[in-house]
Amino acid sequence: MNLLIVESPTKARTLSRFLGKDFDVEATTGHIKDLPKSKLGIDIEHDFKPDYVEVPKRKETIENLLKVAKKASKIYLATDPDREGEAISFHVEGILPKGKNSQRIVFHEITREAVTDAISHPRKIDKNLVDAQVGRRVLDRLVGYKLSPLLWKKVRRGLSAGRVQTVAVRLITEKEREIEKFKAEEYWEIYVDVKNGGVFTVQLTKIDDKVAEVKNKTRADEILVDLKKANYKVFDVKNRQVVKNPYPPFTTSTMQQAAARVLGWTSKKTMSVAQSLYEEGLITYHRTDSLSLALGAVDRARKFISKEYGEKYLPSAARFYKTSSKVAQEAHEAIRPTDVTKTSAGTSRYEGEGRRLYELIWRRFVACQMDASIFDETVIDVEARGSNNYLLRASGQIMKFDGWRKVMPLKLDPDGALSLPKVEKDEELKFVKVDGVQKFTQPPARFNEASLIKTLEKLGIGRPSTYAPIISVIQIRNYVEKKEGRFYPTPVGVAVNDFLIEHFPDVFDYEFTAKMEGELDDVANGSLPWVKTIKDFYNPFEKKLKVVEKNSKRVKIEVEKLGKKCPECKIGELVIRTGRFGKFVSCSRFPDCKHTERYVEKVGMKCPECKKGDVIVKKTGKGRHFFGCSRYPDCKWASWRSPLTKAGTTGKKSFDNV
DNA sequence: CAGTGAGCGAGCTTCCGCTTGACTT
Repeated sequence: MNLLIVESPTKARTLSRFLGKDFDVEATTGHIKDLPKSKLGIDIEHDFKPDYVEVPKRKETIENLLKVAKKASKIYLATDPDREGEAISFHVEGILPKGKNSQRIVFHEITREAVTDAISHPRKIDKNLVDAQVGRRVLDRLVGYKLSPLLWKKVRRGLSAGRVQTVAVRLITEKEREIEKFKAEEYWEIYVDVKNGGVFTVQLTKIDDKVAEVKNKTRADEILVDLKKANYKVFDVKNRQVVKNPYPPFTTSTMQQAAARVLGWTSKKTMSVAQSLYEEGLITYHRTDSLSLALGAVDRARKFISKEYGEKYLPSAARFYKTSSKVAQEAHEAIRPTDVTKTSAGTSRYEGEGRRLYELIWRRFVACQMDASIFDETVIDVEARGSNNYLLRASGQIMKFDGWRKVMPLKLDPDGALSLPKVEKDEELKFVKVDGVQKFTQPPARFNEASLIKTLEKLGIGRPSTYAPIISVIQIRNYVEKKEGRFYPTPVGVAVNDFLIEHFPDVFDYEFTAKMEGELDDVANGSLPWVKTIKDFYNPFEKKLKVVEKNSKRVKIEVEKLGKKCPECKIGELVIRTGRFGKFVSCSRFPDCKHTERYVEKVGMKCPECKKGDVIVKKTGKGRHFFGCSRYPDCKWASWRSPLTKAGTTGKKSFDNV
């Protein structure tokens, strides 16, 4: 009997169908060894020797692996073909009985050909790649387990800092500062309706060959008066064809962004539904940064497109996509349906929701192998001669061939505002009317889950398997809160951020992870020992740590004043503070006055049980939202789901679990 | 899930990345 070991149990099941009776396929379900949770687990004095121990939760998995390994004649370590996967194989090798030989194999797609080819090309474990994982792991542990206790001492117990989470909070905090600093500026847009046969609208772009800047009403009025009596003619007409290629297939990050935009889902929700689609064999693996596609899948997609939509929707050659990300590990394929002919599918756990996500994935994949859509673009420049010489412009696009838009339809303006009448150069135009529209420059938008993930990915920070957990942890720590889908930093978040950025600017620099990855690449190709990368980082870091520990004062967390006197001491003022369990109200004179009140966020309806109290939003110690009655403990009604939504639906008012 | 902040100082909190937990009320 041959034994083949992978990471994912679902993958194990699929492979065991390919490989037949001679193969026993087992899964590690992720890492089986890691640093211990309750202590640092790094011997700093002795070249940072890490203490990798068996993961307590994987005790049964490890016992099972050992059991089947004893019976196996050949053992193939087939964990994912990346840094973490290499480490997992190394750890499996480490638990095998002495004298048991094993071989490392890798494949990037779950097809029979890829796997059988891999089996015929085994190799040894790549110790350099394992070392790169060790370097990554040790660095993250040092940053996290050295700085978090510093925060407990200097800010508050239970807080945390990390290479990834702290940067996420930093992004949100700095965005808020940009918004605070932002001053809206007035400007005016000026539109003229002109007529040849049909009426169309042109917008003022230039005045006497300079970009038109209209900053206030006085200036706008001057121009309006002048434009009313000006003479209009067509200055130039440009027609060109615009070819729009489809989007690449989904990765974890782009799938989460699309599901947020189109379905309004959180990353966590998307991943949960994707997991069930994956487990039921409907899609390929859902934690990936790769854009590559199995050749067979592309072939089947091309056949499907040609049969279903016709030859003219099929490009002459298959489309292949390459990731632009330098940190991508490309251990898997892009996310795609496993069977392109299945145009819709739900799962037993997520019937409707599974269907919606599946269709999103299906469309994106089919579109990515279809022909470009083609637009006729028209740009009309109109000249107006008054006291000054004005240039005005209209541009429009008309879809000539839908191409991949066949499966991802473009929602046009309902009145078809994109189309323009036919005009010719030098043709005179009649003035119809002129309008000035007052506008103000807009502050930058706060991050939502999608834009935060997109930004982190661009910076190379975090991995497909961690995007959703990052979003969770910064909320559980009460560093940020989400209101109407947008992230706001809390006073605790701001305090922690400013403290860390002041004292450890280099660790939380946006470039830090990119630099780390560069060095880990050198470790992986054998040109740099991992211990050196850690030493170079740790020596100055430790010095700074000691200085800050000794010299810096405890950080004060801003409070929000409610403008009411404390009912107990009648001297202090009520303020909102953020504690371990979220917001609460207390007296500004704490610890002299210990008065506290609950911070109440009303949903806007009465308690369904006692009908007297209000339904309020509450938070568990682990950051999960739930709904309860304001009369607690007199009324013990509580629910995970908002009573505003009907049973069995997930309405907007119901919180997706953080 | 019914708490929170400071300090007293018992014991404890914490990282990132890989993978599914299980009834979720």
